[in-house]
Amino acid sequence: MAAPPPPPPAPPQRRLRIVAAPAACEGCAVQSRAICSALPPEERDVLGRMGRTQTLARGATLMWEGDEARVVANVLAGVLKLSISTSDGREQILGVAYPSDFVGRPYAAAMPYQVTALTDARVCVFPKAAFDRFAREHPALEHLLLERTLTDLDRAHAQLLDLGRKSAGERLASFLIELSERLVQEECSPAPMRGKPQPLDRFELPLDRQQIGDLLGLAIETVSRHFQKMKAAGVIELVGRRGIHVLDRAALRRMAGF
Amino acid sequence: MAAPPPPPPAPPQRRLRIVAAPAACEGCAVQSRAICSALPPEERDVLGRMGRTQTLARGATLMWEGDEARVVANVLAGVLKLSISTSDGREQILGVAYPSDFVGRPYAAAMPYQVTALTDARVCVFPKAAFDRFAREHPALEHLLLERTLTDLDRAHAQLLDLGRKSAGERLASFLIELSERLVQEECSPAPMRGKPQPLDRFELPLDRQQIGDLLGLAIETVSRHFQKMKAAGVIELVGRRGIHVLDRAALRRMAGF
DNA sequence: CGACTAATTGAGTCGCTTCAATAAGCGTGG
DNA sequence: CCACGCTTATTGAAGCGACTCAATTAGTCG
Repeated sequence: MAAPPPPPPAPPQRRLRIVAAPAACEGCAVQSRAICSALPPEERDVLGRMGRTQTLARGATLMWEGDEARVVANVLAGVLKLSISTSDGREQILGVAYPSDFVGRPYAAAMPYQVTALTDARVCVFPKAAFDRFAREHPALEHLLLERTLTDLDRAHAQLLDLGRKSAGERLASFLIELSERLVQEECSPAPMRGKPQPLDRFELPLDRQQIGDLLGLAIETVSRHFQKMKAAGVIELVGRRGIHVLDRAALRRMAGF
Repeated sequence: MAAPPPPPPAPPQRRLRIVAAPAACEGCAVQSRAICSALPPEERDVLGRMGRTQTLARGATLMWEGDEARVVANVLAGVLKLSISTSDGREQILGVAYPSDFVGRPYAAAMPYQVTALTDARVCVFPKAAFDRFAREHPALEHLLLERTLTDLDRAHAQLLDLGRKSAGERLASFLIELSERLVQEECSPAPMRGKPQPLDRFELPLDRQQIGDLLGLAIETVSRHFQKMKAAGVIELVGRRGIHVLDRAALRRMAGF
């Protein structure tokens, strides 16, 4: 499906802005949902003192694939993408990180993927060496990290099925369903939601068409064509460039092949 | 790429044979490499007493996708596949497990994937509830489990690039390289190898053509055609149905797009 | 209200799949 | 050891889905 070698221009990544400030955990917007929540307050503050808040402009890269892994981070605000590329520039987006998500690769020397801001973002960055040491000494933290990693693995597995065995239309439907279900938790930030996690019927795509293509292994035109097809079928409505309105969730599910 | 609905016959999985015996860790072929190695001998034996050895005939399924997750296991001998499927029967192989690998999904209620023996195999099975409890109380075990899960995630990410952005020929080349590098460690079982892990130039495929297709998201004919193409190019030699002889590893690497 | 960027739409091509035989492996029993 | 029969792999022909290239249209921001 992918054409062997479409030589790409060097990615025009913007440079990241560092607006560091001593991390204060009190008042942290994600303290109840980030991995830090595994720790008792005093321990959490010890970890917090190791970190610093950093601001990322849209398009800025926080970690580079193949680089020495120097840091790990919690996402405080905004949306980031994790991605890897072939040497000739084809890119695959591995996943998207939202506030309270953890990014980076503990216990490895090199970063296996790149982390880039899709929107302006804020992250809480920890030096990896210190974080690794701290984590090894705090089983509760490692446990939560393990749970998260297992969930990430489950998600990667689901995406493998999408990319390996599903058609473009099915991938797009899966993507919209997954997104609408995940965005709920991110929207009502600190508020513990009452009732079951109701998927959103109206939301904004954190990705543009090209990025959706990079996530689903499709060309931008294919993404566009299938969006139009869904719209024509009355399954979704397209609101401007980024807006999605799910009109018929059952049909969307059916299209996703579950 | 995948045709939307090729209705499949019910998978003719053979039933598994249970030849349980009280697990004795002493003499265990994988004790130095399995997750149990994270524990001191006494603790390891406590865990060992929770487990039982089970024999799987080729084709037998140890865990079913969607079923309640009742067990986790260490692979003692043989090769297993992890896979998920769409409701209409298209299958994606997520990965392959060798001796000393851990399979199963700790801390979740349902199995996210299916585990099936590709060859006759032996596994050391633990009741999941007891294993989860034990793991939570043994940080050293959880740490190793975390490291393994992170490695699995790295591998899944690499496969996402393969499926999303690489051509059939590139996927097949990646597959052969990965396999030849991973088999080394499995071959010289308990012996700590001297020197750097030299990839194997001659080896047997643990998968048939169909399974390679299910792993790489390709049709069986495509797998076959590209094998023939590589053979014609003098990059590999095909020895019977399962044998591979890598003649030009550099070329193979080049074909894989790294 | 422009001017730029992102998204859509159209036409044509190509790689992979599908369907259909044919050939090769491999285990079995004579 | 070889012939038989089943399974697995290979090869061929044809079709289709997704890709590429090329305009055109729609959004967004100054």
